[in-house]
Amino acid sequence: MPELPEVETVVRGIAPHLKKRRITQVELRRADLRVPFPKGFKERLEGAGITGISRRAKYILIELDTAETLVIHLGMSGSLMFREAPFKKHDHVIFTLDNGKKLIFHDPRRFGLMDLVKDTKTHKLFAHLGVEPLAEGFNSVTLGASLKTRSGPIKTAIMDQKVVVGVGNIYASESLFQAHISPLRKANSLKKSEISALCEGIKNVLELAIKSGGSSIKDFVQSSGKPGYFQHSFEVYGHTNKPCLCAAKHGILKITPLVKKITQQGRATYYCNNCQK
DNA sequence: AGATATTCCTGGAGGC
DNA sequence: TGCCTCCAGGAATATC
Repeated sequence: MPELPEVETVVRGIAPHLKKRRITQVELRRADLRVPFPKGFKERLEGAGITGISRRAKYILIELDTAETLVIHLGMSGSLMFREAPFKKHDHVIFTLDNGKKLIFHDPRRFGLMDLVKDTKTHKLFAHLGVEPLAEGFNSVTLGASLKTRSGPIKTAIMDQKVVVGVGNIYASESLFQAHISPLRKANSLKKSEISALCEGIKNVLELAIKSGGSSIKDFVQSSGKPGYFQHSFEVYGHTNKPCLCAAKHGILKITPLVKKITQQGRATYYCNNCQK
């Protein structure tokens, strides 16, 4: 479910409520998510003080005073919310804080995961991750270098967390639309100017989405329980067979360009073959 | 090595 | 109403 803007929205939503609190109780309502919980998960967390909350790629990082970091990935359908009992179906983990508040991890599809790690730089989940798209290190030079060796489609490349983190299926289509680049282009065929445009497209789309509290298609909710509203700003995602925005920009055309839906790597891609080349 | 297909899981939507 | 198939914000793994 959540891509970078949604995870960032969750982090911003829960951070003020977690800051300087202590975890007093952890209830695991099943033995695993996508993977088993690490050994001693509950015991290692209970009593730990929270010293920081941040995000790396699509992972939520909760730093503890035990020299460990609680890592949470929301997968496709995960959410974190402060709620009270009664618990619902798919409420898999309940963290109780020293002020009595309960942070509930809810994840119907169970593609999420949790781990406790000593060093998030070298840990297996993080070692291969590429650059953060909203950090200094992401620019047309670094993106160009990663794309140089890739002959697969550009859409697949920007969704690869080794190239740039946080861009998922929605924002890949939206960024390419912004940059006027076809998702079918071979990644290593992009010109310098196109790589720059793609960089800007990715940054703009992600930043705007964060400002909107993320996108809610099916079940994404912020930690407040409210949906995000960036889905109303989608320009191609989900717009199958609707007129592309370029129709208006370029005046009356003989044939109105329509947004196409295709499949790449088993995932839906939306684009306009009139304005994306 | 790099590209592509498959897999994990549940629920909602749409077809018949 | 019910049953069936397909599809969904991710990403590791297997296969070519």
